[in-house]
Amino acid sequence: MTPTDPPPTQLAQELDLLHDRVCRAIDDPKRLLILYALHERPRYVVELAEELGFPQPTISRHLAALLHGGLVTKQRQGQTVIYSLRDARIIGVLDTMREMLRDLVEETARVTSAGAGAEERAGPDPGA
Amino acid sequence: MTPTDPPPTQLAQELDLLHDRVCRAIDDPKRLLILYALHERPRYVVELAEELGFPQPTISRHLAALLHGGLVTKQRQGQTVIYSLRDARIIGVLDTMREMLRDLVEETARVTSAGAGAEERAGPDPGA
DNA sequence: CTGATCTATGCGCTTTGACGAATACTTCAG
DNA sequence: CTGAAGTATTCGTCAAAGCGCATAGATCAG
Repeated sequence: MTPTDPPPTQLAQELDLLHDRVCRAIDDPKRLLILYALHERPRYVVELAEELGFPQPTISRHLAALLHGGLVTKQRQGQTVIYSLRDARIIGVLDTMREMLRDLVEETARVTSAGAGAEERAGPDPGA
Repeated sequence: MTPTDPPPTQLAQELDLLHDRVCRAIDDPKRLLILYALHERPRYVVELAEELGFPQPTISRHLAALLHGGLVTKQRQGQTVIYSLRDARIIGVLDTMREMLRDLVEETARVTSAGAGAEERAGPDPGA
């Protein structure tokens, strides 16, 4: 049944943790938006809610998720709570992903317009 | 960049797409494992299923998700289908995240052991 | 203390996504 | 054609996650 070896590798465990913290944290468009907003400058909850156009409870919950992932930092200041980007590397990560996506769409377009053949490389619907 | 304005921004749209493709693709521990396996060398479905210890349909489904995200490539070879990492940058991205997580845990440990004070910076349960 | 402001949380609802099991599809050998 | 090996997909089920709404909690002015 298990010719090689079962998953409970050390890598598997680390990736489990990575998923639970970081991957889940960035798996939401609104949270990505929040991260980029905080990259400009720290903000408090209502500020984010107004600028992004989402209700305050929604923002609070998303911030909680980002906090859980260690991507942002809290800091009370009077009645407001200032959230800041904790580790700017996450922006670099996201920017790299955006580049990858950009390149992917480019190449897909190239292949698509050329001899329309097999679609072995995913299909970015030009929809949105 | 557009510091402050309603959501339907161009950035928001791009992040929507980024989320739908890449973020979702990496939002699963098994898929992370698959990506690292494919980083070693291309493999076919059953190979991955046996090495990782998951049923073949599960692997196929996850591969479909990765394909949708443009992270892997398909290539039929007889009756088998070889999957390869399409863009190695994703590994760099994941490794960066792992580093961030490592640093986070470190600092958290430092702060925790020191004067146990506020917990504004997420809480990596040392559990696992 | 009281009210105002800002933030977090509880609840019910709905959607999404992963899984196991079974099965259809594809390709090739004979 | 027939069977076998490899892969993809369908179906039903279940748990997780986001949202709106209302509300509880925290903080400060007066």
